[in-house]
Amino acid sequence: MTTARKTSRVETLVDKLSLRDRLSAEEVAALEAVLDAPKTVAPGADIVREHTRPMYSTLLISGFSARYSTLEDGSRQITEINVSGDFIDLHSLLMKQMDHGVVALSDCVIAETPHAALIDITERHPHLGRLLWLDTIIDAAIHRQWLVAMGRRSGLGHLAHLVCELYLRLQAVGQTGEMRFDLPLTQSVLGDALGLSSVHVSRLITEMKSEGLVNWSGGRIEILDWRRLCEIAEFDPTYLRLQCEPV
Amino acid sequence: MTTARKTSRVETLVDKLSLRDRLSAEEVAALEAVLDAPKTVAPGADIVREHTRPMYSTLLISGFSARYSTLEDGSRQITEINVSGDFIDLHSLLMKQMDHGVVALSDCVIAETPHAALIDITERHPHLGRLLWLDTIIDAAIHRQWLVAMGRRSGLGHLAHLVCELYLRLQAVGQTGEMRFDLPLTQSVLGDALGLSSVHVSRLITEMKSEGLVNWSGGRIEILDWRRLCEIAEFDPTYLRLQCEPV
DNA sequence: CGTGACCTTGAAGGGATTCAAGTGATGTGG
DNA sequence: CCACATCACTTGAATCCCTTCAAGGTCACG
Repeated sequence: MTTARKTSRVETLVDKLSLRDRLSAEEVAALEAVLDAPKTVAPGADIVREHTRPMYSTLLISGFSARYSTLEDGSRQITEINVSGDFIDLHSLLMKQMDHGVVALSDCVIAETPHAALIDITERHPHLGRLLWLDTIIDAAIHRQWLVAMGRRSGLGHLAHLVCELYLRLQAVGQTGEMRFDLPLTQSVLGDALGLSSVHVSRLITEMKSEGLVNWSGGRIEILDWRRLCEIAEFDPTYLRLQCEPV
Repeated sequence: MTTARKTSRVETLVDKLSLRDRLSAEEVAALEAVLDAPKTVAPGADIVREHTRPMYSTLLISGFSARYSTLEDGSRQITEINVSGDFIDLHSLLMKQMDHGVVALSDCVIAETPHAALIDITERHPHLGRLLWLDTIIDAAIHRQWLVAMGRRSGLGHLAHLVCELYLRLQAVGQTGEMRFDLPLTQSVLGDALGLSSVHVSRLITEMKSEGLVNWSGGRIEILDWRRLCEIAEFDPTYLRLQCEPV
């Protein structure tokens, strides 16, 4: 249901960028041209390690991954969940040194592209360069929403917000069904994303189900009451910039 | 002590960008050319309002401001504190619609620059465009550190991390003394930034002082034990990218 | 000198954590 | 084919960090 056959390595990325501004055939070809051959990564493996200095940026073609930081006591904070079509370490292009790691949360297919080729895109296709820039700006906007959720929302509101966000982001790349989507993440992973313990995530999911907001089992979520879910989350999708407008 | 006389509107910005990569005289001139005349903003006033669609991006020349989001119950979450030399709504250049607001936390001097002029910079000065891109990428890195602090650090560690971050960011633009800096923010504002109540911020500051980590009064902070402060915060400045390297 | 903004301190309460025990599904080797 | 291990999830009980509410103190300023 959720995974259509992809005919090209850049299809999900192009889907997502095209939601925001028209891409020319030339620009699509330029993107396609800089990508290396796809690789697969097993769940739990690092796609990009913390503190390294990659010479490539990596596109997530399918699967789920997460940016994370590890603390001295061994605890982990996930700072973003990545879905198909996300450029997962575009930051390293200009940051040079990774300030965080990226781990595969499911079976992932990725494709790398050398930094030099991306610099070349900003020189020869400034408009495409701005779309890549926009992609990193939206990452920052997602971070800000997570900060608001973590700092000021209730536990239930926080989890509801994450569900709303993932539904729309997956929808943008054609990975959702009718008010349902696959989310193959453990409650421990969700806890690391929400800044909560896995025990408490379990209780919150139980609460969401008993409130009739969702069905949620076996890594599959069905949203039963989108309106009330958005209310509880105070969800406003502006930050995902899902409108088409020239940049 | 902390505020040197600035000879040009872009001096703090150029200071900061130059820490990361060499700027040509031509690039500095291009930046200078796109800025409108400076304005002043009083503390508490919005510099950019939530949900608007600015046609300009704004440079903070001096003072402190904050990105924030407001919730339905009236509570507020600050997602970043801006200092001199920060481009405070570069995001709107490509996001179009503001997903957050920016408020002046002290007397501020700002200068606006039309979006069209910034687009022009990305076309005609791609290298300078990448430096502006890097600036927004560093914002995202700061957001991630705040997420880690909020989700997984202790209250004291979180506050200590903020103090470390602000010290280095202010140092980068020449706004610090010898292990001391001005931070004219109320404890209520700090609470909104840390996701805590002002009451608890008061207790944390008391604790930091009684531990001999800082002197902190009258909006002025003196760091007494930088090493231990960094330990408590698990502070690693990589994310601020304070090294010079071609982009 | 009165007023308001900010900070401090105390006491009570709540949301989330930790620890622990137990369930269920899956997989594996004897 | 079943005994056993593993992993994810659930549930309960005790605890803790932080919040809320409230009162009092300090300081700047009209």
